[in-house]
Amino acid sequence: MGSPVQQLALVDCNNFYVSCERVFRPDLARVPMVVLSNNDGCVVSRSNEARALGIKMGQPWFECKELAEQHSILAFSSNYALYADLSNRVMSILSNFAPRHEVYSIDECFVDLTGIPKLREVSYAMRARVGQWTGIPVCVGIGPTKTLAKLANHVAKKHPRSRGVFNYNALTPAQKANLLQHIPAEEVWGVGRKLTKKLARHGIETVHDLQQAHVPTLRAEFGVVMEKIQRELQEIPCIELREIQPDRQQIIVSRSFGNMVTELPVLQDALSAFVANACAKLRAQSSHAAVIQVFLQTNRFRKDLPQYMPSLAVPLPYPTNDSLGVNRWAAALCERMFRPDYQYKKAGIVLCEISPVTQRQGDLLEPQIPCNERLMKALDALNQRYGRGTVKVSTQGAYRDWQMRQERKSPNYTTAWDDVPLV
DNA sequence: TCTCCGATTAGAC
DNA sequence: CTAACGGTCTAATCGGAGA
Repeated sequence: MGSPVQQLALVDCNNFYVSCERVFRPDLARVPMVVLSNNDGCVVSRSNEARALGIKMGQPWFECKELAEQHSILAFSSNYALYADLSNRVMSILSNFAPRHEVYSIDECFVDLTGIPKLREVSYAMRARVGQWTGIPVCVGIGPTKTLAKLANHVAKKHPRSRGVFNYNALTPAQKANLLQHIPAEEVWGVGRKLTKKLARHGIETVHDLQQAHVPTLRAEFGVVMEKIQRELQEIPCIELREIQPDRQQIIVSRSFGNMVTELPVLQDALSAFVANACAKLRAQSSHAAVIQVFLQTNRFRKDLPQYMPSLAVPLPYPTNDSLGVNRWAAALCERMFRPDYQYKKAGIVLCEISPVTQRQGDLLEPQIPCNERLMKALDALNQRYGRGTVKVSTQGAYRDWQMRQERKSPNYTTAWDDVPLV
């Protein structure tokens, strides 16, 4: 006896970061615009108008400058506080439509509508309510598996006639086959650039080709990942809905610098900020880490400059989430690797071997672990209450030297009173 | 020859 | 200031070390 077909909806925000910027600037509704990555480096979100003008996703901004000037394309630095806040509102609204849902990313949510009557009406209602309450436009794709829900969402986005909602489950077998024959395999979730090429070499060009491909060959040539993808395309669920997302196994904090850095204290200052950030994430999930890794990088795009990309990891004496304690190790590792005569462009820290604090193992040799638990608690409370960066580990004024470029940032409309314009 | 583990690859967003 | 190219995360796979 087979289980009933899932009615799984994928709700995906349209051009999410651009849409967030437009919520507070309705005058930009039809203006070609983009949002840039950290350090104002690459395009990470484009309006439809910018896309139509040929701006590519992930393109370095300096490469777009000429085109941007010709067509008056507006660029914004990314404002993650704003995007996170709007994302939370969108997810909160969606969660009221069905008990089972998974927040998949900052702009996507799977909603299980199985057994919910009036699927069509509910789908359009989700779209309408999110639009009315947040100003963010979304599209809804429905399918029997996550992979097909994603594909349905792609169809909803691409065809204006769908009015933002597409239900794969409502198609006849002939309609399904016809649809999949007209979608390139690269649109499938999990099929990226490399796999697209490799699939093409095997004569697999469309989603339909992939769905119908010879199973043992596909398995042998592409491994279990592609096998799962194929089964999902055959309407056999292989990727489960994850309602509660597991704790992170690894926490990385790294940044490219606004300017090249040549001095050890400046690197250490940057790393102390990264450590503070990483440990706050660790504490937020009530975990501690047993290993810290630090890495430094010169600018890999500057072929004219000497390159140096060292990385060093050490086990911490005991698992911890104490910013001050971890910071001492970061500074030491940095000093070990630091060499003058290089221009550093990026640095970062990795916390690994993460486990819940409840699993701390009693150590007979070290019964009294020195750590600043109460200090960290107070620090987290202040930063949560008054905004990230309210309290931080002391810097010696090196801060300005490494801070990323953010020359086009919009105000923090939703999270900082000081930034709200008084009309 | 088998197993383990770190490094590498691929992908998502 | 006149060059400039993100950040985080997971899972699978690979390849060498050691049992």
